[in-house]
Amino acid sequence: MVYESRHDVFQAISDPSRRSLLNLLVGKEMSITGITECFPINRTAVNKHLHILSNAGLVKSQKVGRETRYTLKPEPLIELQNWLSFFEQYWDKKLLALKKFIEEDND
Amino acid sequence: MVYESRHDVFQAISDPSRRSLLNLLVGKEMSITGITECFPINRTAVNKHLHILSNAGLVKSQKVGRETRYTLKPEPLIELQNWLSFFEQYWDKKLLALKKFIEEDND
DNA sequence: AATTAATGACACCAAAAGGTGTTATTTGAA
DNA sequence: TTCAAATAACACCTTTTGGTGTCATTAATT
Repeated sequence: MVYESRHDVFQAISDPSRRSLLNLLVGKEMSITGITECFPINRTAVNKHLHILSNAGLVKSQKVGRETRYTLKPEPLIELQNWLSFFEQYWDKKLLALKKFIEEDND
Repeated sequence: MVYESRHDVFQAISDPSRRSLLNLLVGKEMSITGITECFPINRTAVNKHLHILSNAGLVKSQKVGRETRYTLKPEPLIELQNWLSFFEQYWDKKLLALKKFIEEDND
């Protein structure tokens, strides 16, 4: 394999092009050339992004004839959600405090 | 300013050292040297990470005497949560399907 | 069988990332 | 008023990133 690496989900979604790729593949199965037509970068670049997403488990590829079709696999994003949930309480605390303040202000 | 840039939240949290920094600053206010003692990298490197986090709005600095103290500002993570919520339905769909399958299996 | 479409696999490049160490400056303490 | 602590500001280095173009290979098509 060529584009092998240890990309995790955090690194995978850090690039805006890759986030767009994920959005594009929602509910659809698309070939590499099909995907490339939706972006301002060339096929090789798109392919690299797809491999990075694939390494992170965010997309899966399937060969259909001479095409390689990609589909979204959002499950690894759960790790991101778990990471977020730890911090959630902190901004929730603030929002709750704000809410409380507003409510008290209405008395 | 030196470490100026247009780092967004996605890019800011893509680095494991920076994620550790956020965890370290939860509920605490720490000086740069204090923070550096908790990491295997030197002060200059820590400072760069802090500036990147600061540019993303994830930390705030405050000068106290000759120290620069940093605190966590988790609010920008809301953007990440919003981004995630779009994809949430897709893995939820699968989990719900699995749940349904298990429940039907119990009949 | 010959041609074309869709990729895979490279080589190559400029810029950004993540580190290092050094020097200058500001501030608290002795 | 010296001296040491804390950090800002650089210069510098290596690896990774995100992109390009080219050539080879494999599968449809005519």
